[in-house]
Amino acid sequence: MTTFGETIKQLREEQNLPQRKVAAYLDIDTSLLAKYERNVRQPSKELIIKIAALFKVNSEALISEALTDKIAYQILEEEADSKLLRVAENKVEYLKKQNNG
Amino acid sequence: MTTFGETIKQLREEQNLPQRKVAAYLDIDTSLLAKYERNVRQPSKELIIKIAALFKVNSEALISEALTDKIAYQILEEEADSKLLRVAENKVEYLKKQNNG
DNA sequence: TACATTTGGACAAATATTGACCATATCAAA
DNA sequence: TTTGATATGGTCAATATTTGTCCAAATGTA
Repeated sequence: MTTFGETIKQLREEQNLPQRKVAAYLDIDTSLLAKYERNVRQPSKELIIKIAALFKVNSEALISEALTDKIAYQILEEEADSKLLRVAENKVEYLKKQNNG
Repeated sequence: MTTFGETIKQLREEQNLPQRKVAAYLDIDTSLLAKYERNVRQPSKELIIKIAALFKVNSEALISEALTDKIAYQILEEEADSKLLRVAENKVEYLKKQNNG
């Protein structure tokens, strides 16, 4: 299990690149990249796609990882029970049906 | 399975109260209450507690229902697979351990 | 030490969300 | 069908949240 930040940090280190280089490629400040790597900030979908392209990984997977991060942090923030996510899963299906039928 | 909005609407109708009365008690506009009932707006935690008190239901349960709603809508919004919520659940536990250990 | 890399904090800018207001729609009884 | 009450919808300013920049401080490394 890894977070979005850990993932992109790992990808960067596999290539032996400093934040400076990756940040330059992405056209952002190094301190911002550092924040992404520690999940202090969440990059836009567009930037995630750029990151995926840079490291040649599947962009959808990276987007999903960012989304699961975001939701996990919400649960932590609210100090809620993670089992609520099972309720949420059922609710998604319920709402889908409601929208269609 | 019910959404937060459906729940509070149901509670209101069980008491045969018009939105006008409930909104007055909560000190909000009726159109705002109508939006809560259709999940067009999300009430603050403070207001949820007021609502729980009014209908004499457990406020934590109502807060949880609002949270699962919010997450479910996020998944729908992103057109993501609801199974991602299982990943998120694991991630919560992972992050908890990371914060402690 | 000197230099590169990474992190932290404060704050303005950009985004997103909410609530108020008012018009319109729906409904029920007379 | 009119009347009056109830509920919904749309717009927009106010509020709240999130982001990105800037710069300082810390960490690492030769």
